[in-house]
Amino acid sequence: MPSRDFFEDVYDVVRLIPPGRVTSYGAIAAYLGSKRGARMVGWAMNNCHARPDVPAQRVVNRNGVLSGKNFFGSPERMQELLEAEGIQIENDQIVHFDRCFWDPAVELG
DNA sequence: CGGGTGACTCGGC
DNA sequence: TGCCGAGCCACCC
Repeated sequence: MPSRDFFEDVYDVVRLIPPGRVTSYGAIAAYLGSKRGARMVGWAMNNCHARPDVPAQRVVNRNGVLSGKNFFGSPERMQELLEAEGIQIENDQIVHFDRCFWDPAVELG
């Protein structure tokens, strides 16, 4: 059930990510039907500044690296937000990423 | 209307 | 084992 905009679809999924969990751009893209649309998801997140209720910190790349940390208020903001949710981060990378991973295709469908 | 862009991903060397 | 190149699609200028 696609929304009016691709962006809103992305935001809807991101908002459903439980605290303490994370997912990847590719996982969201795959859930929305665009297997190779990870870049679009990332770009949608670039506009997340217009959506304060979107926990963008819970979206990382497939390696669990905080690739988008530089787009937050400060480069350390993303890590702080994730650590506040109980996620361990080391060298800009999520520890036990596979354990915290939240796949929308599995959890939602 | 066409081209450039991007917080990605995969496959090949 | 790690880097490089190509594919991908929606949006802005």
